[in-house]
Amino acid sequence: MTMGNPGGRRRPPTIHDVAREAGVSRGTVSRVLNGGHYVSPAAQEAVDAAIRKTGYVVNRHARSLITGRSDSVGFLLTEPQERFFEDPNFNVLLRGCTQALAAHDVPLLLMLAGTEDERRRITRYITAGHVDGVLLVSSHSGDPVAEELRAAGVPLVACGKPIGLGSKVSYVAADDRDGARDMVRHLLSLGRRRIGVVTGPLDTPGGVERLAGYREVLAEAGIEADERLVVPGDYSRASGEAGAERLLERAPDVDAVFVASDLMAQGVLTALQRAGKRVPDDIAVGGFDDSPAATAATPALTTIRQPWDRISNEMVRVLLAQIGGEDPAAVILPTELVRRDST
Amino acid sequence: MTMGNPGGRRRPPTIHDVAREAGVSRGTVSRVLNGGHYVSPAAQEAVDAAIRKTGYVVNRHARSLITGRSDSVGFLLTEPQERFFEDPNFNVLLRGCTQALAAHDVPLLLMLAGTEDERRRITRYITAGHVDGVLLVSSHSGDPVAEELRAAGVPLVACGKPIGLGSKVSYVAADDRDGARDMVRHLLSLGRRRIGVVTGPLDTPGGVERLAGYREVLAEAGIEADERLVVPGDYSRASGEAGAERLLERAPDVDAVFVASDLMAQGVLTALQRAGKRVPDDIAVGGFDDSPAATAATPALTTIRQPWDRISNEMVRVLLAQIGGEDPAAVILPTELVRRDST
DNA sequence: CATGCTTCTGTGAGCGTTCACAGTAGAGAA
DNA sequence: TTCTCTACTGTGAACGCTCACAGAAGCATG
Repeated sequence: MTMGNPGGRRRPPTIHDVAREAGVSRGTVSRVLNGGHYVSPAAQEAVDAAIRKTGYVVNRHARSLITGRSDSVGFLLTEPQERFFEDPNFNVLLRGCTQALAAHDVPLLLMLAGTEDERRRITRYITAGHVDGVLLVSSHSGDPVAEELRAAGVPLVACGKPIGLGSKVSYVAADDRDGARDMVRHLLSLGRRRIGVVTGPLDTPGGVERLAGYREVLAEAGIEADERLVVPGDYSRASGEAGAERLLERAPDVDAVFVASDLMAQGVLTALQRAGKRVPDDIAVGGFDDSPAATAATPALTTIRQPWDRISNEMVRVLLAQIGGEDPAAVILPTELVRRDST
Repeated sequence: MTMGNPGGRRRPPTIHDVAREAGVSRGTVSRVLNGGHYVSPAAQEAVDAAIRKTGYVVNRHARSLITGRSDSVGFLLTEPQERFFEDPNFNVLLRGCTQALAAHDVPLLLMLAGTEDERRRITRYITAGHVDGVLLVSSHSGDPVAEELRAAGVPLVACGKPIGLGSKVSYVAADDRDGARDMVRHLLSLGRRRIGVVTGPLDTPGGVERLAGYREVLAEAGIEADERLVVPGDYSRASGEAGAERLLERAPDVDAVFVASDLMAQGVLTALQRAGKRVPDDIAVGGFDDSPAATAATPALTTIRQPWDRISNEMVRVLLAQIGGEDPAAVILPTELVRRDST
């Protein structure tokens, strides 16, 4: 007769229970659990059956205590949380990483380092070995947390090429420069010649690269650079709106704009509409990101799709490899032009 | 001479090292770590100093192994991930929960139960005790994961009143009905009498309650219910657009619309603009959520703000209380009318 | 002086797992 | 036969912590 444990949760079965049930030793069960080398088919089968019967699930705490690994990784977001949390790409990335990790049975711990206090706590938590590695989202340069983690030898994979960190840190990024090139070439192919740009923040690699791609293509097309056509933005909708106004004021003959993010492009569209410009007839507008904002905009935005699903998969792959002892690696993934109604 | 551990991460200090450094026993250090009862001021101080000096951080795995607690909680999203991941409120909620938990030094594990496979793995993971409790986001009715967790006695707090689960599960929700009442009263106060509604999905409590609030206020104002003014939606932008078209078709004299979400309200605005209706002159539009979509819309949306920061705080508070042995609780928080340009 | 109570401290056991090691059995080679 | 090698299995010792318990010291009370 089973007594159970009325009023509380039952004590879960241990490796010991499984061993007894299967008629083998703890060691054999453990071997089955960890890859099954040096176990006889008979034992293998008996243990499998016993696990199913008892509903055994390994106690990760006990395992971690002895292996020194935690078999979990952190997803760390430092600094300007608002920007990221409002960015739909961030969602896709977070979801992709979570799922890719889940496929490897690795839990993801979400860590937000907003305040100085949180920063300190998280750094201690990580360097104390409570996670085996970190997926890092922190576009801005010279991140002290990232630097500290790198110095402590914590496996680290950044999303986007990190500025300021040594070359020893892994990262996965879309090919921003090439994406920008594609877009500007596309605008050129439509016959546009006075092509403006609203840049991203220039303390981020993405911002820098996208601007560089723009400049490259114009140069290779033999079009003289005109700095009046270059206005700065910070990826926010508001800065797109302001940028477009400034652009129209400085270069009224502009016939196309490459905007370094879809969110900014939404702002650009608003400003152009207010100024009485028709899109794409008077001015063609190209975005970057292929975020939901791109399809929601009117007209729907032509944009550059970043392969976020592949980015998250690669981040996880590289991180797990690094945890497994491999060297840091940089992965750059191709982008894709998505043509809609704004060009 | 310190040998260190060249080529690898150093073994972190243990409670033993701290004890030796402070000249006390492990037990005393442990007591200091866990609240400091029954420790002399002198010992307290010595241990504190030793912790600072050695940089000691407790090994949570070892602790969990013996206490049976994991001192972490899961943030579980079941089912229609797209809907939530595109919902800005979800971000705010996730962030709020993460930060509230961080304040208690409790890590958050992000769990996405999309596929059947993931569902099973997550359920096992949780019931095996790898988290102490679960923050649940799953508006739809009859969630099998939630039911299983509840049956297993896992502390659980849902966001929004769950349908289908017994009354034994805690939840935190905004007062949807009262918010809807406020909005409709506001529209009445502007002199509108032909007030339509685009509802949320009616298999969710939020959808049901918001509609109920609408009906209540009209009834108490002595306005006869007109079912032509009620059109269904599913919180998506597209359904707002379709809903507005349908509404105009069925009741051309409509002079206000209460839309059960801002995202849908954006769609409504688009459709109204296309139909040549001026907002708010011809038709006033009220949203719900106060999401970024509300300020981004033109005209900016009058809407009902849900106190997401308080909701996440309360969810965490209730969950931790429940983990600590308290009974399940329901918390309902007041909403707030935010007036902008669409009414 | 004995007794009790409170406050504080150290000690040993044990949480559930992995790992190193020792040991067994059977096959094949000398 | 005897030895070696391979394939497999069991055992004790950790991992770092908490918890129960025993005991010491100080102080008031009988």
